[in-house]
Amino acid sequence: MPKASPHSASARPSLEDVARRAGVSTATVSRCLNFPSRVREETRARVAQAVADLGYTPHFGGRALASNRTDTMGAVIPTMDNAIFARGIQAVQEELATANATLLIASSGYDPVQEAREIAVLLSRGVDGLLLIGEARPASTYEMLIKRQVPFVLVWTWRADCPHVCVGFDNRAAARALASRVIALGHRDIAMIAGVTDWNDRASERVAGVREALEAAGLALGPDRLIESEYSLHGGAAAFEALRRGASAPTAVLCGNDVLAAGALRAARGLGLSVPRDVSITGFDNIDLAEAVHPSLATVHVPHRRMGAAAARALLALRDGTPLPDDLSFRTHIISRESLSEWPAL
Amino acid sequence: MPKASPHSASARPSLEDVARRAGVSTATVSRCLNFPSRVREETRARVAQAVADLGYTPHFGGRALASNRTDTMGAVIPTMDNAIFARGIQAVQEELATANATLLIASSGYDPVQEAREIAVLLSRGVDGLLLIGEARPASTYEMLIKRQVPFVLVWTWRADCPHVCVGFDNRAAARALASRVIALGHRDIAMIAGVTDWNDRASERVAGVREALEAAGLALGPDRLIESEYSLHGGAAAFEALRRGASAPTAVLCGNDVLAAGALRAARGLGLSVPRDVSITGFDNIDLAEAVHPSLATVHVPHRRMGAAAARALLALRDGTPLPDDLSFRTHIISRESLSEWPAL
DNA sequence: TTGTACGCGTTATCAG
DNA sequence: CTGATAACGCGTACAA
Repeated sequence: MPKASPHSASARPSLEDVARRAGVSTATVSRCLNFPSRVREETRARVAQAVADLGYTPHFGGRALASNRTDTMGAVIPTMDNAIFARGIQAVQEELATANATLLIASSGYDPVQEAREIAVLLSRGVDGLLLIGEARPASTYEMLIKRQVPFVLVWTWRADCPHVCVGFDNRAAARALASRVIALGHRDIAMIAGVTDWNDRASERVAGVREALEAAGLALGPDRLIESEYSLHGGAAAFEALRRGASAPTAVLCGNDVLAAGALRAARGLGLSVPRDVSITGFDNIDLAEAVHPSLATVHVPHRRMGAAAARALLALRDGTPLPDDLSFRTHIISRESLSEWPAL
Repeated sequence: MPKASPHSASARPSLEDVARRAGVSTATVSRCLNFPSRVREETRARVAQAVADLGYTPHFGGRALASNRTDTMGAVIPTMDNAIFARGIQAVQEELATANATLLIASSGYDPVQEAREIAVLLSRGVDGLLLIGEARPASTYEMLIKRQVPFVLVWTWRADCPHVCVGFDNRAAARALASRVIALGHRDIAMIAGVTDWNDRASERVAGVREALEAAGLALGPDRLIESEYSLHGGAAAFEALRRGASAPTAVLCGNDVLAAGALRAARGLGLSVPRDVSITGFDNIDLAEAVHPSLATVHVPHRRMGAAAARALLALRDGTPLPDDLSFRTHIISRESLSEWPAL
């Protein structure tokens, strides 16, 4: 007889408990919580008191079932282990909070299969919308999302003819600009330590951008000048060492992100090289790390926080059917720091 | 007429839709999903097919309501902006996943009031248990948790007589050991750049540990030798500069974590000081950053990932009423690196 | 092995 | 302004 326990002080209190205590119906309590204005001042106070006494918190499942809404958005990010996403996601959370929405975070470990699994989990939790990183994923994922009519936005990437809503910047153009700068400084033998490009459009677009800039200058990114590595300090270091093992050595090494660049920097020091005198090194993203290392890293500044906030707003707009904000594409800019200089060095 | 739409291909399919399509009852479908062994092979296949066709995902709210269980744990961490928590939480997630549980993450920004709010949110989402960082928080929070009978564990902290379940290490002892090492190297004027100790027992315990070691050696941590700072590169740099402004300067600066230490390192370079010749600097946590900077940071190694995994197991044990694992307290150890040397330097 | 029927906590409709 | 009451999707006794 479940209904029989009238005073179980320990269990989670329900709407009905509150109603009983306040001497009103459950409907009134519900209204008090959702539309306070539609309840008489005095009743409202009585209910508020009962809520406080009992420490009542609405049951999320019940609410979701009845209202078919969760005020929750989901995000699947490659990893939390990177300041980029950590910072951007924090901004997403803050922006959503202003609209009384919550963010559920899952990570995929850069694996599209795992990502699909996490998306399914989030959907079964009834998220009102989804925030995904980048554009590269199986078509089946997109089909499912569209069939289900789940609002979603793609972040950290942007191109004019992307068929989906995306909020971010043009990775290719940014990388091209950086490479052009390096070329303009006199470098002719340029190498790249890229992130793993498989199912990662940010990584592959950055490679493409570098390649374009080189070719526009009559140079090329030979196969022995391009190494892919997971985004880790150690990976960056190992890749740098591999690049130096050849007969000739590049005078500039462009890295797919700041973490790789910091690893390369460390490896350079280990090999007794002076940066930038012997070799220039650049990063990408402009996380704190870029300024913490010595020499400080020349890199590409990306407005992670503003992007995250904009993505959140776009997602809410999609959900509410209101017009999309127009600040979906962001500009990056090159940050000149110690690790990059002209070649040959003075 | 909600029930009237028999073939709404777009909306979210329900158990009933699946049942209809497979020509069985909803109970059978439910069993297929939860106890496959109790269903005949052939029926199971038909149901599986229907599930696949419809792209069915169980409705979380409905399930939570019916089973009063969510297979979800909640965690409130101070910030995602720190590799410590990012890494530890990732381990928590992985460990929970092996038990088919999910983790909901919220952040408090080091604010106990915000933390209480986030806890309420997580509870209303029906989490089966809670993972909290450190021990310092209002008594009211603990009272509520206990009254509600919510299983919870405290992580990143540990002391023998903690009244709650905690998984971590003795911050005070670790800091004491590090300070003792510094003293043994000959340093006599030692300063500390601590994290903000207000409502942060890890930060204050680390200060206490340093103080104890100094006093045991007949030294003291004068008020002008202790600065609190938020955990940021910039804060560490500013604090270091402040420490150097006095008439005399400390020969060793112990920092509350690696980020502060990296900031101090940068400030030292800015002031034209050589580390460790002019001043030694130490960190705490041993995150990647400690090895990325130059000189590399002497620090205290903390097994974040193992701690996270252990915390997850403890939480599951609490929920299931099984005996707690006994690997709740972890040992740290000092990592000697370039930034720390004897005094006076050779 | 399978089906029927009820209840979980909430919202929303409708009547008072 | 307030109260009854019918959904919402799922799990699970219980019956068949």
